[in-house]
Amino acid sequence: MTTTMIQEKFNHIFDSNLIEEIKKVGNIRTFKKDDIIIDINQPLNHIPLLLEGNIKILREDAEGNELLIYFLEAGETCTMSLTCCMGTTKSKIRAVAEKDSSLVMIPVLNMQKWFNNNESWRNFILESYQTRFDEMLDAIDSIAFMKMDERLYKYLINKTKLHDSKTLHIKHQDISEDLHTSRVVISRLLKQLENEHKIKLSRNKIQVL
Amino acid sequence: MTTTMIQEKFNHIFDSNLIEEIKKVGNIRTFKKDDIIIDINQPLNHIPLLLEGNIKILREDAEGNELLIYFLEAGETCTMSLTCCMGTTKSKIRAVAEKDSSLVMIPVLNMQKWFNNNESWRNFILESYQTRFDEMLDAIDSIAFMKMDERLYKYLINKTKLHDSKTLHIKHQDISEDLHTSRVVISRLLKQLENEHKIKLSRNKIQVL
DNA sequence: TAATCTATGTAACATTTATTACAAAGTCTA
DNA sequence: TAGACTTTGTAATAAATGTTACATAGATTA
Repeated sequence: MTTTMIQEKFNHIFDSNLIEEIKKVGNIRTFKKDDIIIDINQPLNHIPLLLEGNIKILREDAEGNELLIYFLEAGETCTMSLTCCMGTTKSKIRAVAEKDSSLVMIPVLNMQKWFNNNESWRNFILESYQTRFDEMLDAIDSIAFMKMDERLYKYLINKTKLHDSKTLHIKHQDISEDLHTSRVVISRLLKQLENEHKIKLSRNKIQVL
Repeated sequence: MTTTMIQEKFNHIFDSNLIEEIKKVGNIRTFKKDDIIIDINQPLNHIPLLLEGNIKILREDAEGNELLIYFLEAGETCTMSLTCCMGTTKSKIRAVAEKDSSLVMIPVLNMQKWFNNNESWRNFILESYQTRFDEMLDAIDSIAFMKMDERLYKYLINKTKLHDSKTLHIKHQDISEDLHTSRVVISRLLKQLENEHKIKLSRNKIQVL
């Protein structure tokens, strides 16, 4: 079951030799929703490839304030951990399972070898960087140019896509942490969105209309 | 003079064969302070390597609001243009000469070839991504977690390092554009910093104490 | 079902940042 | 040097966001 999933998710990305190598050295790990997959300052010696689920990537400052940067979907990798592994430094971000998720963990040594001798791996790395860069720019746009009400609505729309459902099971407190603001502000703006008939609120639930 | 500069800036980064190739295919271009080197939506088919000077990388939204993301220094490249070139898409950022600067422009085809057959180039690309990622995170931290007075002071300190001088020749209006706020806000906060004896203000000039 | 806990609603107020308007100081040029 | 222009200072006010405090509604458990 596990190796077939590697085949299925990555056969259009990696060549067949590489798929076999991944099956051989990759260590499959599963995480429950809200599990911390990678934490800040944690040394990294494996690259995670996401097989199933979603992962949210967060930044945290010295005072413990959080900010959501972007989400990872199946078939993607965390470029943050790439840079960390290459530089043998520690993680600068936190990765949390947004849903139950499964990952293949690739030891750094293999990843370095493949980077030098496998073109499909090199292209994957390059494309990952490209996607992540775009997402970082998007995150910067949001916090720099958008007001909180717009950010909130964008966040909700993004969540509906990610979970493939118009009904979100989420608390105002959680949203406020992702967007780095206070619960009161989020409750206020959500009520405003409800008055504009864009959403419908109930306890632990938001329906996007 | 031009090729010796390539040698000088890059001989500790690239192997000697690659240096020769860069000298052969690289096109040296010079820019005056405030020249636009790369503009938003401009298609890119060359990778710039910075020989001399400094470049500031800006993001701009649909309404024309700008935001400084980071600076490039000699020996660095703009990873934004890497991702653009690889994806044959258009530039998502603007690059402006912070000082008079000179660059070697590498045609995309060469860059792609080297990526597959030259390890020193591959490592350079990877390290560039790593540095840029860190700078993007730093930019996100600033706008998400810091208040404008802190961002302003950090900006000034950063400029003194970049220009290797405690005396900055800059207008309040320019600062406000880099930080995406208004001139009035910057004047107010600068005056506050002066009252705290952290800086000294005069027309077109700020001394960092 | 009563007591308790969790999540949300909302008012009142503080702070930060944005906007408008205008004065004054410094620089440049006819 | 007078007038024009650019840059900076600052007041008054508006808008957005943050904070504190408390009420109420819904869920859970003894």
